[in-house]
Amino acid sequence: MLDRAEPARRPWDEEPPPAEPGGAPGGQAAPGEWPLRPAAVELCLFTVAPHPEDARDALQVVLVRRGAPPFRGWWALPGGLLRPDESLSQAAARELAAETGVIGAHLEQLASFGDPTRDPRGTVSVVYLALVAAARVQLRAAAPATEAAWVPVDQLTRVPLAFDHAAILALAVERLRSKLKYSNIAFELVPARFTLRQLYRVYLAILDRGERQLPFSNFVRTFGRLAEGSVDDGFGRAPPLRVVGEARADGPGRPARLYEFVGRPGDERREFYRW
Amino acid sequence: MLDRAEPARRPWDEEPPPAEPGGAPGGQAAPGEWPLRPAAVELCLFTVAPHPEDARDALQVVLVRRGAPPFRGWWALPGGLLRPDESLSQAAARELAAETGVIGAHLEQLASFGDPTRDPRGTVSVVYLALVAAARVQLRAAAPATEAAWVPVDQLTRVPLAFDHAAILALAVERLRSKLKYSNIAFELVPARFTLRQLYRVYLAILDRGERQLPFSNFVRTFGRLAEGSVDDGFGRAPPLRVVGEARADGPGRPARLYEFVGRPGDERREFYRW
DNA sequence: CCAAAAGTGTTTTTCATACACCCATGC
DNA sequence: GCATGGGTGTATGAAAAACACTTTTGG
Repeated sequence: MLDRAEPARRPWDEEPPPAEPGGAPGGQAAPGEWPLRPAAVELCLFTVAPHPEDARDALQVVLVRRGAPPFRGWWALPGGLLRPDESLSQAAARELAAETGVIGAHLEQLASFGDPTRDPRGTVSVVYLALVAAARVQLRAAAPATEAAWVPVDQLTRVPLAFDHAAILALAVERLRSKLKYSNIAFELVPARFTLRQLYRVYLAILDRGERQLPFSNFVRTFGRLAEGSVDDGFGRAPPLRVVGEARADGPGRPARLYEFVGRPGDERREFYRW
Repeated sequence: MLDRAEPARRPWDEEPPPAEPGGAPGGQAAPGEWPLRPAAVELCLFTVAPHPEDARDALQVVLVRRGAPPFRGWWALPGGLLRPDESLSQAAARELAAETGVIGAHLEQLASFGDPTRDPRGTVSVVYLALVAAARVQLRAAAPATEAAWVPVDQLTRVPLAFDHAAILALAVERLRSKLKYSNIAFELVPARFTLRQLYRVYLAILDRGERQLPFSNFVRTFGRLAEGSVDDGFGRAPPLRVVGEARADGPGRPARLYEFVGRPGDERREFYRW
């Protein structure tokens, strides 16, 4: 079996299978032999906002305090058990709204965690990476009963986290950093209309770099080019950025152009930046 | 709550939480209100091997025939329910060995699927991407009771698949293609000692390209460079490839060098190839 | 005028691509 | 010899990086 030398078995030349099972009988959940491992979702919700202690911007994540055992009173990622009638992304959005009040954040699946020692109840957690612009967070006034807080990722080592959430967060931060290189993910962390300086700050905060390592002038050129090209270039794609006006100057210095992201969030950029 | 203007709440300045719950009481699995959604693992095991009809190599995937409802008699991805005492990757390795006899394949998590309509039992599937060199498959003689077959991915549209497995496979193929660009994943699909021509064939098969679109001579230069550099360059990493000899000529033409991959499979390449 | 922020010009370097060409083997 | 497959040399063009410099605002 599976020996490549055996007489060829060709599923693609067979006749179609017997019948379509819709809600066919006989398929119950219970395996009988072992207890089931329940599925849950958890969220790593990030934003980039002024650091509470430093002067610069910082990547921050939402933590909630657990109100029930295990790990009662500990800080943890928001999340909860998956319900019978919802998809994973629906559950993620529901838990995010319920525990933090944030609605409409960008959501994408990060990974799943199912080590049997991670949770005494044997839970398998599907973890979502969520991103929201800092400006949008203030608007949410719908406060649930949960205690929630933003924590800069450089302070995470000082906060004991429940379950394996410290490891999950480490992976989330790593993924976020690497996706900056080849995806449009950063546009989820700035307001709908933004200056290139704002976008630049997001890159600096997430990559934890100084202005020296990533000169602003080159950054502007690179991202400014994303607004060039015709709206329909016939073969490729339309430019993902559009100039929509000028920001008013709120201090000294020349006012910046305002941009709008008009590409699809899931799209990967063909370009690859080494930073 | 979560308003950034509220009086600062600083989890990282708090005293540590009360006590560590090891196997603390009170944490049982039952939520009481809804039935649990069980967790399972499924596998997309790929190899690159001669196409059964064409002359060229082809990317192929393992399918198994389901012996129980739902979808009894249909072709499906190998997989099964997660057991209480195992991690996700252990379950993936166990199911792979049980259903296909393949041991020691490269395993990495692909994504999880939990749409409530995907399975009448409400299963949430954590799907693994698995890769194995074709030369290693023949060696497995431990044949289980399951019926299994290799199917070239270009024939998948002709095979009706159980559940949402067609969508899962589409994602897996897309991920495999995109990871070729920036990861060391292709080395999992060639023998331990390989020629650059063998590696080249893997790239052509997965990307579904001809020799024109990706000239062999440039491929050789690019990957040959991966074997250059000192073993310890002090700051960066050691070269991920090493020349280990010459292949004997089994036909006309100059014999090729044999290479060995000595990097870590999970490592991402700093280089980014556009093909 | 000066400082600060936004953005451009210009050069250098790096690197992917293309393709001509040479090398080593079997027949 | 000639065909076949393995590899290198070299030119070209597109950007990424480095950095000087101009533009536009507030004080």
